Amino acid sequence: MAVLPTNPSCLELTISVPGLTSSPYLPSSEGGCMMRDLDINQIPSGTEEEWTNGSIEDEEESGGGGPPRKKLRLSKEQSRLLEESFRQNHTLNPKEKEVLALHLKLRPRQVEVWFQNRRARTKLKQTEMECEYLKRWFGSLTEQNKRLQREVEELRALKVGPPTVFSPHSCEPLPASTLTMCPRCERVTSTALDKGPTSTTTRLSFSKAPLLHSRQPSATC
DNA sequence: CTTGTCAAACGGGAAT
DNA sequence: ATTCCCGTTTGACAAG
Repeated sequence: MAVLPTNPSCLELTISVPGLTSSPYLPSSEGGCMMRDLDINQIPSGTEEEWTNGSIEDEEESGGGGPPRKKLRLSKEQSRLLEESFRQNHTLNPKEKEVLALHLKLRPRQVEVWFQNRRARTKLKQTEMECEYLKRWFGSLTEQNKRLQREVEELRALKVGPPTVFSPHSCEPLPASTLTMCPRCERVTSTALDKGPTSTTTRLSFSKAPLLHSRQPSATC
């Protein structure tokens, strides 16, 4: 998981744009709260953004019943700089947003949206990777499960005769005729009158054997 | 031309 | 009140 920097407010953006001095300037709108009211499709003056559809004049003429939004394609340089600052910090405070927007000749809202979408892409990528990892894990667990099932079958096949079971109380072998298999938990159960004061659970006399316990009246465990 | 993919942008709700 | 996140819409573009 990517760990985001904990204090984005400390971030000092050090982006150098050819033709621009790096940034002691900051416009007075420090709150940065008017940006929400800006028309995101309004072109800032002197912009060199690449608008792929129509022109500014087209947009202005089409006003009235909700003009169709026009879509900006960011230039390679803009994308590169945005990526660069994203690498430094996945979130921007209003000041950084303002500075970056000025550098890129975009509106702060556009920078904000770009970062939101970029975070979403990152998260999606991570989710996909986690999904792949879980798939592989599931596959290996399935394999392991199959192997264990086969092992159980092999061990069951080894049980050619009834096992020798010892009473936990008398330590004497129990008669094989008194043993049955519990259908629910698949454990060997004794029907002998091996009444002890406590549990009658003991070990069978072969390895990897199920637990023995006295049969309950309900024949379940 | 149709279809699929990518990314910008939108709108609403949650968090602070 | 503002910002962020999330789901969705929309436009551009490429491939078939």
